[in-house]
Amino acid sequence: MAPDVPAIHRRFDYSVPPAMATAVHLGSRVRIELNGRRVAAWVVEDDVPPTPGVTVKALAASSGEGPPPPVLSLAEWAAWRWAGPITSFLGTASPERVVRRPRSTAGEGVASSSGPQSPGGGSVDLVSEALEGGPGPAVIRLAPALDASLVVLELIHRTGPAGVLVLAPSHLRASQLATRLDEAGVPVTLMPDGWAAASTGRPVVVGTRAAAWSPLTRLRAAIILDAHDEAYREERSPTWSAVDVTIERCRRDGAPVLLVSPCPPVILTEGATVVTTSRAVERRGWPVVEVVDRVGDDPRTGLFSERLAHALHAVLDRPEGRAVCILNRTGRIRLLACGNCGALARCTRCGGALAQDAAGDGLRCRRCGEVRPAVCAECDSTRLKALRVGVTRAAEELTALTGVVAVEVTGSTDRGPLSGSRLVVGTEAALHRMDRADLVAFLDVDQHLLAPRFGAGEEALALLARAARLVGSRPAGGRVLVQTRVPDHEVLAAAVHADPDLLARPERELRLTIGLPPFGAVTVLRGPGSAEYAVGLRALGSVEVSSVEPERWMVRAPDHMAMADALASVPRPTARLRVEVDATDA
DNA sequence: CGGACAAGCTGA
DNA sequence: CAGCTTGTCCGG
Repeated sequence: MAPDVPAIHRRFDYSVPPAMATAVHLGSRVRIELNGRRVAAWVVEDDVPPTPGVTVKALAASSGEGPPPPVLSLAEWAAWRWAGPITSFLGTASPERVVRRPRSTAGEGVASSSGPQSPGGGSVDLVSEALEGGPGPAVIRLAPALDASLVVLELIHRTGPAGVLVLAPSHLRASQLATRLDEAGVPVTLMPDGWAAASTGRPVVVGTRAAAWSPLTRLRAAIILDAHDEAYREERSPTWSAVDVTIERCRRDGAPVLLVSPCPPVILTEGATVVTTSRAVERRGWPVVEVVDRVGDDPRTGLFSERLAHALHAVLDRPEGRAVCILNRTGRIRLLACGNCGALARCTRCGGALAQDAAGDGLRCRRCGEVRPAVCAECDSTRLKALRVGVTRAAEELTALTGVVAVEVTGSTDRGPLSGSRLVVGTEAALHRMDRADLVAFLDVDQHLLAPRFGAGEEALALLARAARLVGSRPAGGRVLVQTRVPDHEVLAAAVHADPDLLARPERELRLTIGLPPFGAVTVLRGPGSAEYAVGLRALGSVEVSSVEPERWMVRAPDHMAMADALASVPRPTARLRVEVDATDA
C-alpha cells in the first residue's frame, strides 16, 4: 500500500480480508491503520511475499475504485520522470468521490459503435496526413481562428469513440467541446465528473490537464488542443506535463497522439510529424497584426501611440465595438531604453532584456548572465532610462483618452462577467476572461518578448495567438495591435506573416546552441535542502550542477532520462527542497 | 503526517 | 529531579 500522506514515501504490506477480496485489486483505494491512525492509501502491489519478522495487519476498509493497472504503471513512470511521490499522481488519477463498481468484463474496447459523419473539408487531409506519419506524436499546426473541433470530429470518425482521449487547456473549452461532440452524436464524457463513465472505456473522454490520468485501460487515440498551452503544465512540484503524460500513454498503447496548436513550440515539433494547412488557409486563420514601432518615441511619452489612439477610436465609435488593452505589470522585468535614440537595451548573445548590473556599473542579461558596458548599442549614448508602467495608470489614461470607462482586469481582480465592458485593460488574465473583441492591443509587448526566461518568445507568440482567437480571422476584420521598441523581433514577424516557422527556426537554433529542451534537460532546485542535494548530484558526474543563488541551483543533463536517473539516485535531504524538472525560468 | 520516546534545558 | 521543549525516528 502507498499511504496518501505526503510526507510518507514508504510502502507497507497489508492482508486483504476475504470480505474485501472482490472489491480490492491493483489501483484500488483503501483505508489502512498506520501507526495507530486510519489513513487513505492505494494498492500498488499484488501478491507480495511476506517480509520475515513483520506481522501484517488487515486492510481497514475498501474505498472504491482507483486508477486501473496501466495508469498505476504510468504513475510509476511519472514519479521517475518528474522526481516526485507517486501518490501525487495517483491522487490526480483517482475519482473525486468514491466510485464502487463490480469488476465488469463486458464492453472493453469492442463497442465499435460507428463514429460521427466526417466533417469533411480540410480536416480530413490534416488528420490522415498526421496519422500516416508513423509512430510518435504528430503536430497539426492550425491557425488560431480555425475550428479545431472539426479535427477532433474527423479523428473520432476514423477511430470510433472508444478509447479516445481529448484534452483542452481550460474547463470552459473542454465543456464546449464535449457539448459539440454530443451534438454530433458522439458518446462523450466530461472529466472529472465523468470518471466512472470514462472507466468503462466506451465514450470519448474530454477534459483538462488532469484528464491525462483518465481511467482508460487502453487508448485508441489522443488529441490535445492548444498543446502549447502552459495550462498543461503543473506549476507545483512535481511539475508534470499533461502533454508528456499523454504522449507516453499513447506510446505504451501504440496509439496515435495528435497535438493541435497555432504555434507549436520546438519541444513538440522536434522529431515529430508536423502537418499544416496551406499557406493561404493559415494566413486567413490569423487576423491582421499591426506592429507600431515606438523606437523613435521619447521613452517618457505615454503608453498610447497615435496609431493606437486612432485604432481605439475606430472600434469604440461603433456601438458594439470592444477593445482589450494588455499590459504586463506583474512581471518584475524592468526594461531599459536609450534616452537618446529610444532603442531597448538587449543582450547581444540571447536577445533578453538587460538590467543594471548590481555588482558593477555595466548591464547584465537577466536570462543568460552576459555582461556589457552601460552604453546604448545603437548610438553609444550613456543615457539609459527605465521604462515602468502599471495597469491602474493605464486605465486612467485610457478612460481620459477615449471617453469610455476602462475596466481593469488582472489575475487578482474578481471574476465577474466582462460581457458588458467595451473597453478592458489588464494583464494577460484579461485575454482569458473575454470571449470576443474587435481589437486587442498590447501596450508594451516587449515585456513579453524579452522576459527573463527561456521560451519567452514562444510564450509571447502563444499570447498573440490567443489575442488572434479573440478578434477572429482576417476576413472577419479582427485586428491585433502591438506597440514595441523591437519591431524586427521574430515573434512579431511570425504573427504578422501568420507563419510560426519564422520564430520556430531561430528558436530551435538557440535551443540547440545552449542545450535547452528538446536538446537537453534542465531542473531547478530551490529551498534550504537544495545545496545538499545539489552536491550529491554533482558527485554523480552525469549531470552538470551550478549555483544560481544560495538556495537555488540549476541541474543540466543531456536528456530527460539521464536527468530522471540522476535525480532518483541521490537521497533527498531532510531539509525542505523543491525539485522543478523541465523548469523554464533559470 | 503525527505519536513515541530520548536527550537537553530550567527552576527550586 | 520533575516538568517541559526540541529533535529524531518510524509506521506493515
